[in-house]
Amino acid sequence: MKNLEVIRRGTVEILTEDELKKCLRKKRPLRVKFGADPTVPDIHLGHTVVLRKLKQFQDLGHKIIFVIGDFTARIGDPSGRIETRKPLSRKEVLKNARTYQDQVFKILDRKKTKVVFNSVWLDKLTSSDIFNLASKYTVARMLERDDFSLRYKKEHPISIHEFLYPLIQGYDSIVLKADIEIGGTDQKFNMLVGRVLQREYGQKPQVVITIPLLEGTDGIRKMSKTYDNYIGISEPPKEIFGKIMSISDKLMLRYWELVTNISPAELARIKRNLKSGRLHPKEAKKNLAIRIVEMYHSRKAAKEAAEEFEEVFKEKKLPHRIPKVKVSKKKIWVVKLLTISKMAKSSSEARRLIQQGAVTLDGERIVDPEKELVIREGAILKVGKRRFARIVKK
RNA sequence: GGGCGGAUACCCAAGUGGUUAACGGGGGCAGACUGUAAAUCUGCUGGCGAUGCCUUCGGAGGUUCGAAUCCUUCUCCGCCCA
Repeated sequence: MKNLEVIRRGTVEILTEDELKKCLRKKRPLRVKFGADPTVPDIHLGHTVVLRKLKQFQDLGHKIIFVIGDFTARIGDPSGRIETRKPLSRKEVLKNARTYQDQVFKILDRKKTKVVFNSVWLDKLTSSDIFNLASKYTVARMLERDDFSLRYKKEHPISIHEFLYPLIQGYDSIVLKADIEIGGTDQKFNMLVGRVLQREYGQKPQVVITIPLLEGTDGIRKMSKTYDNYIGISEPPKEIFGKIMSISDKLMLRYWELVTNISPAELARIKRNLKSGRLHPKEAKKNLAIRIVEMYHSRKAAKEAAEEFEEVFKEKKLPHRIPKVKVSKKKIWVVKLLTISKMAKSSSEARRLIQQGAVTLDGERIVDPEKELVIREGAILKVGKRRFARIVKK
């Protein structure tokens, strides 16, 4: 079955594949559930892995139910975390939810997506509903979840409400009568709880599909805003391009596989060429960066970003746009200049940067932290490899 | 309700009266080397127009010439027994 092949590609697990096959035989569009807690406002490349899988389902004629976990975000999902997550206010959640939707439809087909907020039904649950739901699962089974057992063993706190989270997520599946639920591997446990609960409530259990988690730019931890290792799809082309170029060669292949839509054959070709030396890793990475910028901006933007990158880092030219710093006096103390231009957080940091040889003015290295600079209109201040400022007289 | 243990910088973690702005590791930043890759090496990683001063080891008080370290008290957290 060809559809099955498409679905299987890039997934980690399908539970169970037999059930999926049966589902696909049905003569109706399947209800594919995906839930996201709007805890951060930006969608990054990590999110796109699963979103692109959802898009494939849409292309096959199925219906995506995009659950915005406005209720659950207020509880705080503990998945994959070592600590309790702090709950968000209603206002924050709604704001995030809005920007979320704008970005999600850069990938998903709006017409084939149903967006729902889980507070609609969860706010209506009564205490007895919740007790009833809680009675369907046991503590021992809850503790099977890796992060819970880990925290338990390490004598770290686990709040009771955190146990409720998987149940609530499962309840969403019941309300939505999900045929399939897709999520990252970190969601496996929660999605499986959904199966158990659906069965308890007399429904056919959803098929669970897990998608690999994309590593962040550090190549180690999963991409996440909290680790500051993410590449947001709404970031400027230049930023996306630069961040892609800074990832490791090993990680690059992972990105090729998970965030672009190249075929397995093409991927194999890239790997082959890299191995034989026919393709320089830097070139491959540049192609990757171009491709990704194209996806979320435009071909033109991608081309420009690539050109600028070459100019700045290879030919040591200046970036096209440089933030300006206004200076009113004729002379200014270097440390002061660094702090007012926000290139250093404090004057102590500014001094450190100067002493480390990170600061240049018009290409001339400044090593004396006491130096008084004579200001020239349009002079270029550079800190480190990539921070620039143009000095302008007031 | 009873018992035990704990709170140190971004994170982990040492330090139990005085070379302590506080060992070490992670992370981060900078420099060298490069392909803004990896690996490696080096330095830095509280603030202040600074060879000095100010603030910091959960909060508040106290003892002392001197406290992250001792005492009192408060707050918070974990585990065990019931």
